[in-house]
Amino acid sequence: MKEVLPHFNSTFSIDCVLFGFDEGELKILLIERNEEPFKDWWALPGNLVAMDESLDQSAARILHELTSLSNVYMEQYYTFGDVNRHPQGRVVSIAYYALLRLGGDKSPKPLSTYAKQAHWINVKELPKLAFDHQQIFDKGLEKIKRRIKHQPIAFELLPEKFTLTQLQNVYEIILNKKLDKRNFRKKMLSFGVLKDLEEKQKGVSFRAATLYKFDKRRYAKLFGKEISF
Amino acid sequence: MKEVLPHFNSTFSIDCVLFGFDEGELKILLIERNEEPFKDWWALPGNLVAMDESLDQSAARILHELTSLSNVYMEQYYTFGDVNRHPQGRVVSIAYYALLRLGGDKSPKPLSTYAKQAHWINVKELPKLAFDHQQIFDKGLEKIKRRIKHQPIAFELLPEKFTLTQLQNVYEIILNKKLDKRNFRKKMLSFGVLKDLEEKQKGVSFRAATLYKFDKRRYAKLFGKEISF
DNA sequence: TTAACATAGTGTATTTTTCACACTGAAATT
DNA sequence: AATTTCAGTGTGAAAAATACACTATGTTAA
Repeated sequence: MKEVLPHFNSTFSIDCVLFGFDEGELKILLIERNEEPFKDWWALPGNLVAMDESLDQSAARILHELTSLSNVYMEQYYTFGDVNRHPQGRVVSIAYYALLRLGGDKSPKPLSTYAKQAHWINVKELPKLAFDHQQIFDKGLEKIKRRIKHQPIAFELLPEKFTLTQLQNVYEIILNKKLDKRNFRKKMLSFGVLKDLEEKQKGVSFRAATLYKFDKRRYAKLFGKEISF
Repeated sequence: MKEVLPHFNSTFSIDCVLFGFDEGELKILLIERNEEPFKDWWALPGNLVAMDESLDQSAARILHELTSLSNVYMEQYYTFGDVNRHPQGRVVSIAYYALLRLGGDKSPKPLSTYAKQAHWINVKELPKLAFDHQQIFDKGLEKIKRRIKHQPIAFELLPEKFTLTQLQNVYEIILNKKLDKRNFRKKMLSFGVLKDLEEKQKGVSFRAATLYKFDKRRYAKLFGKEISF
């Protein structure tokens, strides 16, 4: 039987794909490992699950350690358990993705021992990843592609106040295709879950667009009805 | 720290919701436990994952031990990891569902030690379940409800040759609503993934219906296009 | 043999949704 | 005042979804 990892009496871990949206780019947070195995490789942030924390708590902790953020939209999406996915033992990893608003100085924390650095990296320019993390990322991206079609998750990537163009941008980048502006607006507004803030964008060097916010109350009242793109 | 279970050096398990369809009813396989904790309770079939098997293999093994079946449609759908979900220690459980064709003598095997008996039970008449198995079942049912709308999984619950009425039945029971016969047939046939076998149902005491089979080749050629109900 | 029964199988009209498509308007910059 | 940049808007055509009820065929039992 294989050697079990030290430190925790536990053989399962969490890996997180932290998605962030900034200036029209979809990025994820990667760390550069400072420990074997895969020392100096880029990897998804992750950690062993402590004995006294639930999976959700563990994922939230990892996110918090890196970004100091709490109350972020996170979702468990798959568990990876191939026998040899970790070279030092049997580690089953439960994958989560998170969606968060970048911009401003949401830079990740300096990391003590287990990573040299952490950076937001455009999903179109990912380096080679440690372990089976490429596979974990792929499945996570696929997941949000499916989910954005039916669930109001795009708003999690935007600031509270956003323009319709920014919203369309999120859809276009995640779905990886151009959408028609008029049709997008018509459909999006028809769901009745956006609140017109009667307020304009600021600091742009052209005509300012109207700001909207996502109205959770109204969304909750839709019940069965589904958003669909 | 809590005591870890004996027998396996592993603290994760698989639980399976085995769905079967028979005579218009959706059923799952439940076992009556023969061991503490929850001795004499009904539970989902499950087991600890061995160190040398992947999660998928483990799920397939559990299914096989109960039904002698292999090559069944199974899918991992969620991992349950609350700290206290198992009274004797920290056990994270990865949930799978399977879809299989009942009818004939697909009765579950006699079980040696860990269960007294196993039965197919209508999902509308479930007893109280051990552990957090009600929650695991609920999420599994929810999952196939979503999935049947876009993926060709209904066929997994039917014999190879089936009538359109039987197929409609599967949809109605899983989606839990009546569908219009003419619209259902029109739409289903329009996907072009059913092969008319030019053959009639046998042994019925009324006009026999045409038999169809699901044509995987044609489905594969649809690529992006999605089935949608 | 025929009447009763049970389910198979079929078409159309209406409404709703999707899709394709291009210009004018407002604000800022030079 | 001219230029630039993006905001914002409507219509017609095609496709898809929905609502709806009768005839056809085979079996069974009188």
